Amino acid sequence: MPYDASRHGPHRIVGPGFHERVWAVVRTVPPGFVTTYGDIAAALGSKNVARHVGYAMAALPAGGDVPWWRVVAAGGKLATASLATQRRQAKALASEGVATKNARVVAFATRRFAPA
DNA sequence: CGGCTGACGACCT
DNA sequence: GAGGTCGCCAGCC
Repeated sequence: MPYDASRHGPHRIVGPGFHERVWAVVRTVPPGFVTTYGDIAAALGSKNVARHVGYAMAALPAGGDVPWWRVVAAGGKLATASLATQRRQAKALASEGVATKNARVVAFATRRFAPA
């Protein structure tokens, strides 16, 4: 029960096409850097929709041009849907020079990229 | 058109 | 440190 529709506020942040907006932001993350769900949400107008950013990633079409592996959770944690995906992410990051350790980006603070 | 399903994050016991 | 609460809502069936 993560969402109670009876609680809708008048100030809506997300809307139709939200997923595509998320993907567009992800595409701005340069190789060798990572960003977080929260940073993406903030770039789109509200930190409160970080969760929805996660939904957008889960809905990401396979074989697209979105560098999803550069998206990590707060604090540099790797928080993907499955272990297999997480392993793929760590590998993809390593291939562009981003080390991970125990599902964490090493030196996250210096690897972090904040989208505009 | 109703119901279901989610890669989050800050804060509080 | 390990749980629980609460804010948030599009896309797909």
